Amino acid sequence: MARPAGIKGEQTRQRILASSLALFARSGYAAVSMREIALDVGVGAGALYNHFTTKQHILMAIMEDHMRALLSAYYASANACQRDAQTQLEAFVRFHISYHTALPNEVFLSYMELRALEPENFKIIEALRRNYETILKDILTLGVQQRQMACDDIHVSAMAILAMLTGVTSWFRQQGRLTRHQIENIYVSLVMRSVAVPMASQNQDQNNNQSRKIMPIKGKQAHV
Amino acid sequence: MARPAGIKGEQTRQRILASSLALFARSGYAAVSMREIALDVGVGAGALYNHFTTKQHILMAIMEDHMRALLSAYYASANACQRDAQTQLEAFVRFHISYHTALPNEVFLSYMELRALEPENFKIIEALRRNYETILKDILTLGVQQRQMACDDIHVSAMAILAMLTGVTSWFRQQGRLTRHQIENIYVSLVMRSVAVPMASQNQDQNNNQSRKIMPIKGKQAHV
Amino acid sequence: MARPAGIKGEQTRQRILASSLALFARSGYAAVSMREIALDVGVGAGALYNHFTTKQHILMAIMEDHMRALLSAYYASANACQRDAQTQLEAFVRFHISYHTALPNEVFLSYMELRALEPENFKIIEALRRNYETILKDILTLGVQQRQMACDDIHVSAMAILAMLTGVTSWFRQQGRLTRHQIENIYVSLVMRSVAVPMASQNQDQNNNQSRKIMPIKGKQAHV
Amino acid sequence: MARPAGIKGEQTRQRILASSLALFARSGYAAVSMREIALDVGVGAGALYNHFTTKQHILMAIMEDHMRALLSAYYASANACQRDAQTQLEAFVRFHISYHTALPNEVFLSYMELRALEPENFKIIEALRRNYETILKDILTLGVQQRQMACDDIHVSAMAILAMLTGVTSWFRQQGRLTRHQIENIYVSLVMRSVAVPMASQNQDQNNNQSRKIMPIKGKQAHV
DNA sequence: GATGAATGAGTCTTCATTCAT
DNA sequence: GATGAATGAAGACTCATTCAT
Repeated sequence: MARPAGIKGEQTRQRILASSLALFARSGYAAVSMREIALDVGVGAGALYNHFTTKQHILMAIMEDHMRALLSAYYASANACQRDAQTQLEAFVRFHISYHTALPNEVFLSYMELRALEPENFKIIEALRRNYETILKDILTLGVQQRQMACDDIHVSAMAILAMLTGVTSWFRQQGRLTRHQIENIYVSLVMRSVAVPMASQNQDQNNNQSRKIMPIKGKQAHV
Repeated sequence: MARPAGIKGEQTRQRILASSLALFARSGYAAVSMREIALDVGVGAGALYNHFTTKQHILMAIMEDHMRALLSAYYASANACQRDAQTQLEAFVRFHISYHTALPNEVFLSYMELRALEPENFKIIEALRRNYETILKDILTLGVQQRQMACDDIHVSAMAILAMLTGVTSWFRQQGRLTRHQIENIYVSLVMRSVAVPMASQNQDQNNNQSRKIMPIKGKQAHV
Repeated sequence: MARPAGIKGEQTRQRILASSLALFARSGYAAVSMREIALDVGVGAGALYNHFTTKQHILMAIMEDHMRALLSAYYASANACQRDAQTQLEAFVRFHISYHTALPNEVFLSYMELRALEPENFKIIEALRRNYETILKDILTLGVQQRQMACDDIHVSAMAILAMLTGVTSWFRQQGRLTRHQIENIYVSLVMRSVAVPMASQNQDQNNNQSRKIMPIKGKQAHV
Repeated sequence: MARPAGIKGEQTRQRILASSLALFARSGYAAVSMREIALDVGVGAGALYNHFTTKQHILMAIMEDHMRALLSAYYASANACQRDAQTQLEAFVRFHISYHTALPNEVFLSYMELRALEPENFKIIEALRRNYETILKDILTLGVQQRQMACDDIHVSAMAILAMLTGVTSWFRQQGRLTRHQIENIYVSLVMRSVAVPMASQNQDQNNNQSRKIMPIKGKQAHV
């Protein structure tokens, strides 16, 4: 009678988050009712308010958890501490694809329902999102400095690459034709080439190891 | 005798579509009420039903109009009848960016609110969407046949490129730092490189004019 | 160009009445919309208001027309001028059944939608209805005076008989098992017997032909 | 510990049924709004939906409850186990009048709003209604077998008698000129006579074929 | 911590009716 | 006499949220 106080509550809280995530991702925040969530959790509608003060609060919890987890995961990944810009970029692409295909609902929601956030909450999530974008921008900046990459516009390129990478979640299916790893390779290839230094400018000093990793094609990544 | 019967009706219909588009794009289909639309149009809520039988019907009209207009516009563009795959691809990128930045709301809505469509309507829009995707896939396929492009997986590449290109609408602002033309150039560069044939395989038969145009390589990225 | 003014209008008016009658009878006054009526008539909704100022007005027109026609038809029927109460009653039964099965919608509506009438209109229709009920009451009164009928309570008996007779419209179908004439016969029989003079009280002055006809049951009417 | 959970809910449910019954009976199902019901119950309109999923559902609950209660009450009444057809018929008439004048709203509603039932619900109520009609038909059939009654057509007679009996609710008022018991007597008399065996044919026996089947009265059906 | 009944504003949609054309 | 677009109130029903139990 005494013990598991708080335990059950936490479990319910997690179930609410899980159900809400799935429902919000499927139908959109505005189109999901508290009753639907409660039904999915297997609880009365009123019970939700023991754990979240507001529907908005549920959304915010999901998004903030996701963004913080994403950043933590990136920094936790060994990849993050590479020196070389190309290595970093490949690692970033692999990390992004892998993380996003593993948690497609969280990702989708965090892109789609920004507009459903109240201004205050929006600011918070936006800041976290910018932190993540900055990671890529920094890689590109470094790559350009290192003359490993060519980039017409760091910001635009970063946005374009992120859109491309994130887009994978909109069609990726766990049981699809391609494995997650194959997809990673394809995207690595697409991205690396998209910021590749045109031949002329890299001629001597780039025929080395990494290039073999990322390049699906031949050995001579002249185009990288 | 010259009675404007039907004129006023058509005007209202167009105003409903315009208001709905803006509101749906800003807040999402589910979050916009018929009253809001009516208010924006400057009409009583009931009057909407003289022109559309259903809220869903408004959404469908917007999406279908957009998809059909998009396809028509592409086929109408001189670009569509190019022979050369690289020329076609560049034309496609420019067309896509230009069209999508010109009509960001339509584009955004047609991506975002697919889930708000009733199954029957979803099928129709999906079919139109696939038509458009096929255009790009055909270009890539041709490019690979012509040995002008390298593509690990046509489908994935097409989806990735489209996601990248369409993503532009999520941050592009008319009055932003870059002109639409500059952005086009950046994306052309990103896309062309992302499917570029690695050096070795093109060195003999591809060192000609076009390659210089499309290829980011060398120093002559005039178009970038 | 000049002539048929008023002709077309009258036709439309009649079509409105006919459609309304059918729809009101099927679904009830409150459940039928002006648009439904207009659709059935084949006219825009607004056009109805050229002929009737109000939905209520349509209902009233139908009911009043019906009640007046009913009374006219009864008085016009030769039957109404019989002297003999039994003959009159039989005639009344036949008239009622025949008229009511011929116009089931009018009858049904005039019973069912009394409550839909605004007070003023209700009074008018009620008065007409009472006129009709009075016909039957007068016959029963005469029959009792003439010692051809036995009636515990004229009013109650009249209401009971009318309910019975009118009830036929609720199940009668033109193509049913029984012809209208057969049904008339059955009801004549039921009604005549229901007000028949019990044997004992008529044996002196009533032992004539008719009495035998109407008399049901011996002396065992303890319960009567 | 003795927590009255569910008590309040059940009370509200009953109040909704009672209010709806009164309002539907007075104005008709289609003419009564959920708001009116809620107002009468003394509750917000939304609260109705905690107890009934639909307006139709309220109507159905009233009707089904009524029909089942009617059947139960009949079978529960001692009258139902009489052997003698005449006794049964009298008992049936008294039961019907008594039950129907006691619950005029339920009865009225169950007759009037059949058309407001959705097809599925209609079937259910119709079946229950037929059960009840069958009771009377069985009595008449037995009466004819026992040569206590004469009936031209069992079905038509049963419908006619039920219409007559039920009609009482349309004019009966608790405080009227006649007591319920007096009315019962009048109707018993009317009904018993309406199916009485004609005198002549019952002392000797019916000396011709048709007369037994269809023709009530002797040979002299001049009036038939 | 959970329930279930309640609220009051809000949902999409339909209503009877009006009126310029 | 008819149309079709409009109105404003009302329709059934759902919403996020509250609170006594």
